Amino acid sequence: MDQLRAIKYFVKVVENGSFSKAAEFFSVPPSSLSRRVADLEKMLGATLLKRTTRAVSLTEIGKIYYQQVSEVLQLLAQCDETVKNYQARPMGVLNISSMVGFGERILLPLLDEFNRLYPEITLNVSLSDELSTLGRDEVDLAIRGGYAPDERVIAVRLMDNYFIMVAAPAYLSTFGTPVDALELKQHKGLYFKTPNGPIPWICEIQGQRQDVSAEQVLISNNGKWLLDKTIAGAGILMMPHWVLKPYIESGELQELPITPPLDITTNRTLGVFLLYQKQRYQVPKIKAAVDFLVARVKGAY
Amino acid sequence: MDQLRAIKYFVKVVENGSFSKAAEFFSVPPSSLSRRVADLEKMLGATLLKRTTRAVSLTEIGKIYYQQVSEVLQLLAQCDETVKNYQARPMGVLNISSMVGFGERILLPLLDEFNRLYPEITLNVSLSDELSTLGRDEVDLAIRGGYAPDERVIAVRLMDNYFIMVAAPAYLSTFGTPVDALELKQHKGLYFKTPNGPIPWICEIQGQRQDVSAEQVLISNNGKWLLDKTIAGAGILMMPHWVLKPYIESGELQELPITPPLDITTNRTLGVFLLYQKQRYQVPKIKAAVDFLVARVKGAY
DNA sequence: TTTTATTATTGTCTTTATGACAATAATGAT
DNA sequence: ATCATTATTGTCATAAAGACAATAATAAAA
Repeated sequence: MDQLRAIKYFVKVVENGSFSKAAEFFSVPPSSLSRRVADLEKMLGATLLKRTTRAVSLTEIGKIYYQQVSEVLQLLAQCDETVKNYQARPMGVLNISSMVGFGERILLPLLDEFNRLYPEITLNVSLSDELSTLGRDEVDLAIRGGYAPDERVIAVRLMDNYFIMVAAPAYLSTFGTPVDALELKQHKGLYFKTPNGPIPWICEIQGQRQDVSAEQVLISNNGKWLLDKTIAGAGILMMPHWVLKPYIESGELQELPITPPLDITTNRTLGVFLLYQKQRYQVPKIKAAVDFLVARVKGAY
Repeated sequence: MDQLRAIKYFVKVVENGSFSKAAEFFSVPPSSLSRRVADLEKMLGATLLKRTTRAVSLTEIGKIYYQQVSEVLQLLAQCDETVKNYQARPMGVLNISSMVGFGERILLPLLDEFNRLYPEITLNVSLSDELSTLGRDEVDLAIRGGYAPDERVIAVRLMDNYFIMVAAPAYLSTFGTPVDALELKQHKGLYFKTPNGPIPWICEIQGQRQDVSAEQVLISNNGKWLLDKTIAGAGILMMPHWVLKPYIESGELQELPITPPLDITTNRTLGVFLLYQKQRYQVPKIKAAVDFLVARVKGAY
């Protein structure tokens, strides 16, 4: 009996509360997990799980065993990783999670060069704006617009992330160019749908914070679509400067210097951060990727 | 790949310095260990062992991995044992190592009853006079005439172990009955071969320790043979009282009260001890065996 | 220096353990 | 009462491990 495999199955069943869900993780049918866990229970001479066809829960001794072997699995994974990162050569699967906009525009184009430099690293890149933590097994590096302070996580500021407002020349010819913040209310606005909803346009007028958001003509989490519509003259758009910079330089969009400026456009603390676990920096593939991204992105945008 | 099995093979190879010796432990051919360890090295992407056909040694990273996974194996064994001894019912294999004389005459006859009381315990009994420690995986209980003090080991004094001298009536009729210790030198002696060699006959005469050993006509580590020869009149024998008691009661042998008495016969600190690891007493099979042997032996001889 | 005995590895085949698939039984939701 | 989902079990196929023998390397002995 492969006890280690059985224990891994057992632990995953407990964490998911389900043989079926755990089986998905291992890409095997639930019957495989059922059998291996049963083998484990037989070897130990104890019942670890209480099961109906609808629910799985731990027995008293199962709780104890689960806690203990979880620690063993973690320890063993660390042993293996110690050996693996003892290598000089970066190798293996590198899991990167990046917010969508940054991924599409900046990260992915860089990764061709990274692949050439490190052919033995297999890249597994997920683009998502969902808030996630590095604690999950499957993420080695995360790139996010913010982060929760955590002493175990290093947050490297890759670049600034301040916002600016733009509109197409055609739009401005038709509807006029807003200069005063209060004028924005008479205009049309396109809004990016963040995990926290569309960002309202707030500024301080005569000592009072005021919402001067334009009429919401479009809301979407698809940045490219919003951009296309803005270029087509649908309205005013506020987005990070590094997204809009190429279109301003090409003349397709025009930056709007608003007075007084919106709060978010004056917030210079916002940034794009590269997140990874401090203790894993010594892992060759992690170090290679961190050093590469810092060298290519930090200071370049 | 069964990583746990591979790690166990690896650890045992390191501990034995040899694939062949380690293979004996697992009762598989060395090729099995060779393959599994090679699998492990491949999975880790590192060479753990340096091997010639004559010697095996650890690489630098192999030393690190060995130390780490040894701890993992121990932790896992403890996890398993926690579950196993959570049972109310004593079960599983119980390994007992006893000195030969005690085993044959006292222990083995008792174990029939023990088997009836605890049918789910499988007894694995080794009789040996070799000095051994409880640290070895395979010994749960040891019965010895002495022990090295160890805070982790409990030593229960099962009974006294003082020595007496005996001879057959036929021998005494022919050669006379020795009363004075110095007379022993003119007699014939049979000696048990302990791990430290035959025990010399020492006593204190006029303030001086003197060896009054009789002529060595027979030396063996086979107690029964020595007894048979003594009963047949071959000479004088000194052995533990509990060995000789039945023969004295039957009249086949006669106790010899020597003056001054030999040092070893006056040493009342000697005993037969039941040794086990303190923390394992809660394991049901260990507790059942300890309680049983103490109840049956302590005070009965 | 040569020969020998022992040990680790590798080739090849057999056995055992695990997974794959389907059927069954149980159960919580509808 | 019915249905959909999940865990278990029967059965078969596949993969992994061991068994056995041959080979190569090496340290010890002659």
